[in-house]
Amino acid sequence: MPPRTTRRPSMADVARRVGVSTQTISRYYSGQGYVSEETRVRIAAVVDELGYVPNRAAGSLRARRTGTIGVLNVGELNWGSAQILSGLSAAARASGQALLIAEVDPDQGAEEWREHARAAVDHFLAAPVDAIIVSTAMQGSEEVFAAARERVPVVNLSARPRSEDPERPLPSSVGYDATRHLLELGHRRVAHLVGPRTRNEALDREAGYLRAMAEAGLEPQVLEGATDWWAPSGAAAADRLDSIDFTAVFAGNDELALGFMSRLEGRGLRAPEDYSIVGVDDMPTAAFFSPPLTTIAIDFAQIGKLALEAAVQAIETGEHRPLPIAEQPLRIRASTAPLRFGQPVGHTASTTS
Amino acid sequence: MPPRTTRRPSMADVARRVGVSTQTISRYYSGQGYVSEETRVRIAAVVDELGYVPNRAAGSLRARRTGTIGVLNVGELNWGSAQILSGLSAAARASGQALLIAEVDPDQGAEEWREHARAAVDHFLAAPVDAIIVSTAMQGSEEVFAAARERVPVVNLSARPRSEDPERPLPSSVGYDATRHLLELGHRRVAHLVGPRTRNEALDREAGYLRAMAEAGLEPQVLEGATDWWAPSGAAAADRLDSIDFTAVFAGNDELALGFMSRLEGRGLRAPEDYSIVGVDDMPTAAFFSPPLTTIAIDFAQIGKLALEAAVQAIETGEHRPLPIAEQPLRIRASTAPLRFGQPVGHTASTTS
DNA sequence: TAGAGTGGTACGCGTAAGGGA
DNA sequence: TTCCCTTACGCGTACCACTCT
Repeated sequence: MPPRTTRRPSMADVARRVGVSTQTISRYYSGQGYVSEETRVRIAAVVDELGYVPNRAAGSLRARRTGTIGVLNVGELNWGSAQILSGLSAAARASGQALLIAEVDPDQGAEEWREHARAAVDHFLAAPVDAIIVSTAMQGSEEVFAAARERVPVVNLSARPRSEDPERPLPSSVGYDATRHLLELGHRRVAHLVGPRTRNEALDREAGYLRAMAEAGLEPQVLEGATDWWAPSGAAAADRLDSIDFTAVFAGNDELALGFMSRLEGRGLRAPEDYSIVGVDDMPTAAFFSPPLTTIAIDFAQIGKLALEAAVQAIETGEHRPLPIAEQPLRIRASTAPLRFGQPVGHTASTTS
Repeated sequence: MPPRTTRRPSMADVARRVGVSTQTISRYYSGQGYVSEETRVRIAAVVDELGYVPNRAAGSLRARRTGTIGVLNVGELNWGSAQILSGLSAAARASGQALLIAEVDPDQGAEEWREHARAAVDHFLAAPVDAIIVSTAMQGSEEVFAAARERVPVVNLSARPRSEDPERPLPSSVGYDATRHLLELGHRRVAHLVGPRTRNEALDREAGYLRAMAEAGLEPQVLEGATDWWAPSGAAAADRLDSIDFTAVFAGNDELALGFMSRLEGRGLRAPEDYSIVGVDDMPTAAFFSPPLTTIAIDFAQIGKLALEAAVQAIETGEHRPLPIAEQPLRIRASTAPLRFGQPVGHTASTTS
């Protein structure tokens, strides 16, 4: 049984009541062409009276544009991706676009996630949307989005900007900067708690770390074990350590750093007395950890804004320009301190194993 | 200059190529009516060959349904609302719905936010959507959504379930349970760090706290100052304390608890030795705070799932049934401990003022 | 002749309804 | 009952023609 019986008012209803043709109403909304001031006022009154709202679905049939952009979030909505979404939606509102969203979980088998991603993209194309924004660099993602790219512009937030010089692949200097900070504090045994290697961001940060260590002539020490970006992964990585052979750690993000710190505290080790640690993201809680976490702030909202503008640009001109990279300032807090002689971390074998 | 020239294949293109009418293709997709197995196979082949995807905008014109639901998020995307969104989108995928989202910031003046909310709703109605899901209980929100309600079902996530008995208004027992936990540990001077009073959730939790205190014959102590749900608000509330006259705190959510704990630590007070503290949400980081935070877990993903199902239900039958309330288990961690005699918190006047 | 202001018609892409074999 | 077709829409927009200053 259809719950709604009263038909929604159409443009024809408005036109009839005002005493003009639908064309005039259409021009009133589009801004293209002439409508006299007097007619505008009368239209506005009738629109208000009837509660008329133009039907975008109908309009998009004839016009080529739907005013809708699909956003595919790959992975759980953590602090960063939620912020990106906020940035996207603020920018979308500013430019009058609607946002269609879908989420897919990448951690459930390569074939599974590809299937879901394909379905989500088809959902977008069915809407239809004018462009698609995705945040992923999973294996095989290009294949998934290649088909969509023939229909609409696809903006990838995680696309690694390919530099011409393979030796210096990273305009994003997050990993490098974080490691440099620790080195400048005098630390020499600096480990890196690497994020999930399925994500480009994790690979970039690792590369930055390795570059900084190589430049300093130091042996890198990569701590494995994170399968996602969440705190339990950081805790698990800490649990895998038999001995602790570093005085400083650069963690792939704040969550990992938190989980890691928490487990080391269980072993009696606290930052910054016993070791220093840096995160990435500057999530709002990071400043209130115990100790407050030194981290690299990433302006996710700005990333979202830039991505949406790039999408609109691509829709309007067909031109794909690479996403600019925002500033990524280091926020120094209490979790990092200069290396002290006799710092207890060194070969403190834990009793865990 | 239009960037795309090649027209997207239409249902007519598929029909022509298969050698049937568009009706047959339509039936192939809708499942209504008969299409022979042989024809199905041929259609599938052509669909695959052309990369055809049905245009939902076109279909929704004649059919009354668009298969799209608008989701209006009020406030920043914190852990909880992001999880709700995840739950919504998972359920939406399961039922074949698309999700259109918008965000509005409620903390920018009543008139401002109402204006933005109205615009967002109009955006949804323009799409058009089959239903709208909102998460708000801001003052004046009913007025904003009343107009939309005449067009489509509106599901409000934060609508306070009105009990018949005004004496026991809260099926949601979060505030009550959290306070009871502290009382059962022997605490008598239990304070409540209240969340932003513009949100129903904050009011509900405060009411639960007040009820538990009244039942125990104890004087309530409400700590004001939180203007949002984030950690800095909790820190600000702690900074406003001249003297500390409690041995336990029930914080409106985990973020507030974290900010509060952080500032008290700055004054030399740590949980659970010096005071106990409970949060709400069980965000994934809460288990890794120092100390790990006792909190009430809220299944946000489940809330999202239920809301989407309620929306679909309302679309199909016009029936609005209230949202069921999920389990809200207490997760006991290290931030709460039994009241000890001589617990140092009592009249420890701080030197801040 | 140019520009303001408006209307007529065809069309975009599917679905509902109903008929025919 | 199975299978398919024809016709009439749904609601705006593109395109063009028209009038009047």
